[in-house]
Amino acid sequence: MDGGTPTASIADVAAAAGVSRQTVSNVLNAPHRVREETRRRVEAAITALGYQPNRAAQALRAQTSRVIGIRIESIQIDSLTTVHDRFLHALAEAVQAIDHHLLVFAADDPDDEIGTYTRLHRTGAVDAFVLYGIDEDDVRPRQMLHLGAPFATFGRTGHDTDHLWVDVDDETGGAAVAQHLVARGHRRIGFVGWPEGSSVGDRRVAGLRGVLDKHDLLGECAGLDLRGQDEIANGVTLGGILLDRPAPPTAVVAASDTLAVGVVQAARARGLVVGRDLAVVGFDDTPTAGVFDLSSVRQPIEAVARSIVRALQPHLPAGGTPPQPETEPSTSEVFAGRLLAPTLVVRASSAAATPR
Amino acid sequence: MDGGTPTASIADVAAAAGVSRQTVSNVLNAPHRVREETRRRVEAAITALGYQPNRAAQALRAQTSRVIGIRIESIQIDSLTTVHDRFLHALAEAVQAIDHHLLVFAADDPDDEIGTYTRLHRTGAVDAFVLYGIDEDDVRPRQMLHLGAPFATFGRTGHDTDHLWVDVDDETGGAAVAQHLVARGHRRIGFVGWPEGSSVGDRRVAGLRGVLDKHDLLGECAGLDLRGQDEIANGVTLGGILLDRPAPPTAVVAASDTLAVGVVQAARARGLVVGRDLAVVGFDDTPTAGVFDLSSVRQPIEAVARSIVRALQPHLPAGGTPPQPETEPSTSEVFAGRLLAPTLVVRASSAAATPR
DNA sequence: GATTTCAATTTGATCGTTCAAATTGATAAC
DNA sequence: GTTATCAATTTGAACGATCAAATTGAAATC
Repeated sequence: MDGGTPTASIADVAAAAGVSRQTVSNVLNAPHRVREETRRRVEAAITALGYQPNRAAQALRAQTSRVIGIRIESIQIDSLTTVHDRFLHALAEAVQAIDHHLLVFAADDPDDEIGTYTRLHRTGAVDAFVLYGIDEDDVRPRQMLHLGAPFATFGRTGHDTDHLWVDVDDETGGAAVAQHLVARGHRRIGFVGWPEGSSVGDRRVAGLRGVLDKHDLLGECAGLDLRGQDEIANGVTLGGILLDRPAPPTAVVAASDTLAVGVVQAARARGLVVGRDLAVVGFDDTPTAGVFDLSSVRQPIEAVARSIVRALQPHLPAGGTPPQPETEPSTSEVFAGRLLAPTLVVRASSAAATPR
Repeated sequence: MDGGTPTASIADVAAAAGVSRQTVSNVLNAPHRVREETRRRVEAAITALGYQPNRAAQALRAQTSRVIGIRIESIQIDSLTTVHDRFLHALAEAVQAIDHHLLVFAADDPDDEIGTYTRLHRTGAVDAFVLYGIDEDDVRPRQMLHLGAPFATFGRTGHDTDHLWVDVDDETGGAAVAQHLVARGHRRIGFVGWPEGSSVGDRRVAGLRGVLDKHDLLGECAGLDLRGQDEIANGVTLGGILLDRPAPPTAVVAASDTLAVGVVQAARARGLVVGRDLAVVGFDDTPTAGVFDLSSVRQPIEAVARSIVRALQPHLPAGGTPPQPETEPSTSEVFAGRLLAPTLVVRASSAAATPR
């Protein structure tokens, strides 16, 4: 099991095709320099030997590992786990599309974190980093700028935005939910969210309230905004409080699917049918949302991953790679940061308002 | 942002310390060959320049990348997401402990999967692989053996076990749950599990039934074994069916926390208090289990990760690394495969049996 | 026919590290 | 005083790829 097929080197291919190393290299990297007939002969030898250029040799010569690094955390907030998973997978795909590899590493000790970035960069193991879970007053972007390694973040801080970042426009997401509910006739719209201070949560409410304000509904919705940690149990409690009000909301927006599921339970416990007596909308479109037939705001995680890689690309040492063909709206503009709009996935839980 | 601190090479250190390249190398790799005073001088230069040996150069020279590869999947079963996450993180840590890196890659097309393994191995990017989610009749271990790259699996097939594998002893887990419940006076113990054919699920029931049989309870528990896909909704439905029986179980074991949560909901909907009127036990000890105060069988994921790395170590090209000091029970025995016992985390949901 | 031109191909050198062999310099042995 | 012994250190070579410069050979120019 240990041995395996001895890997062919460029010299083996050259010998097999009766040419020199450099000609083989040219066939792969500058085919126009090689005569048609020679090219075919070399290509045949490459196929026959199953030759693949050695990554370490390329890295040493080109002074670039073609590796992107990302730190993974040990414990995530329950509802974010699925976002994290999708992101990691999407990032792996995006990175592979430009012939790079994705290296993950653990660095739980906060002191260790920046040290690990430094080490990975200094040893040439990693060309650039992706950071996620950036919040309002995160110090890491600044530290990274000081380190000098190229990096991009999923999420942005409140202040310094002089680095590459991509984020989901949570405000737009919140607004979309509000518009959807208002269009369906809801006027008393409640909110069950996270405690203030989480930038993501705060933006979601902001978007929501913006639309409510536009429709002059803030008055009617006053006092219908409750907060708690991201746990199902809190959704049950807070949702229950809202529903027990003298004038309960006809729709409840939750900052996460986790909280939304709790609200659904609270409604059921009161004999209400979600999607008929009460509209509930969550965020993140987790698998759970599908199971509960819950309308939810889906993050464009895959697009975020691609966008991050695209932002990073001009800063990678391996500049030679041709910029991948654009599938999404052209962004030839200079890149500082970029917001991607989420999409509201409408399911049965967000029906029209019916008087109770 | 692109430049960064120019990384020092061994030649820079040598020049700074007034010695040759090789002496610097010796200070790091064979200190006994170097005179005390020289060693100190070189070490000072290393610190001053922040020198870190270049990974690509080492890889090229030693013909080993010191990288372990693992494929990540796009969509996981909800309840397994958290196990997957824990495993990835634990693996990253275990791998770092032996001075290796962890490379993740996506390969969703099944044809592509083995091709990707081959490519990563042939290019020298990855020394060895870790595969997980192996089930009964998985063909991948056989394919990997043919590939020739060292690998170890989390999970085992039914047949060929002539490769390195580590698995959780799910049968023991099921048995532990049964023993716990029987000890607390339960006699009618129901089971809500996955459809037959999933090796993990089947082993969990097997362990359970073994203990029930030993206590002559199989008769009393007849017909209390229901199956469905791993969704909360199925837990609700199946749990409901069990609780509506003329002689309902006093305890329900679920194959996952997801199903267990469904059972809890079904119980509550019937006015039963879980932990008093009904005992419920799940599997995997997800964050959800904690929130619901649910007893659950915790997988020793971190131990699995360490064990996998330890199994892999003698097969890694970088054989020079000293075998890490053993924290767990010594396993100097020859390694074919290894089962690790899970632990039952007892919470409020699994109280003693009370007559209804 | 000698010289220029140019495409096709080869040789030399390098990236940073480490193994193997060679060199240096001191002390011990005879 | 020459030689053997040995520790400490240095030089040479190699891992595999690719850039830059050199070489080859044939066709075009005068």
